[in-house]
Amino acid sequence: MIERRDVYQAIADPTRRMIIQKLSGGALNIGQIVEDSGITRQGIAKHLKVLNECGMITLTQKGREQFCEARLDQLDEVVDWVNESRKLWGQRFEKLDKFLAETKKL
Amino acid sequence: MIERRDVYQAIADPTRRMIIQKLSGGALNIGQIVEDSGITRQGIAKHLKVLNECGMITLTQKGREQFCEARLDQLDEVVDWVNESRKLWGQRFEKLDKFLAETKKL
DNA sequence: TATAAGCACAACCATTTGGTTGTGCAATTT
DNA sequence: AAATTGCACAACCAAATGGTTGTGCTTATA
Repeated sequence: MIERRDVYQAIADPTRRMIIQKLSGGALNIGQIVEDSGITRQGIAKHLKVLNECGMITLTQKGREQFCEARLDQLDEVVDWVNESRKLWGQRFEKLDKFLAETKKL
Repeated sequence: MIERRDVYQAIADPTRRMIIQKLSGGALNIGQIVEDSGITRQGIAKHLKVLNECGMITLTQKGREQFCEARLDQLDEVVDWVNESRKLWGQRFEKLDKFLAETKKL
């Protein structure tokens, strides 16, 4: 298996999506993210490591606290991919139509 | 580990994204999907099983051939989630601003 | 009727994933 | 100075992932 570290991997896990949403409201330290998450601090820390490796968050040390900030720019890539797929889907009969039109002419 | 079968899981793998894009152009059988994929038929078949379980494709048997069609509607959920995150991100200073305004009044 | 095409099913494999507990260090608070 | 807070690091675990090969069945084609 290959370890993939991209946006798609980042948002594939529901816990990580929860973290991203929490951080979208503003920077938080680990303890604040853990609150009401139902997961241990260490579990959250692992997800933060993944999110960091995926480039979805920025970490800043401040005394003994570590602050996490969301970096949402890469989400554009996902939306672009979705739009591309939908575009192809919308055009999927055009090739056939064109072919049929050409055939009719002959 | 828990087996997750949703859109996010479906699009997390690059091979599955490739399959979705191919199918966005129109229905194909397995052999056509395998072409130039660099993966064995059985490998592709596994991905198709996942995509089917995620509700991202529809399978139709026709003689000895199995046709796969993309079902892109669930991609809306992803875009909605991204937009929600971006919205929160845009509003992230509003709460602070409001608080400061209130404080000033006193 | 042979042969080939298209596919399903099973077994196998190494690696990743998503969690846990346990230990210990550095920075604050009391 | 002592206790607490916040975190990092390591080890462990079962299950999932993403691939492979091998076998055999059914449906077309030559």
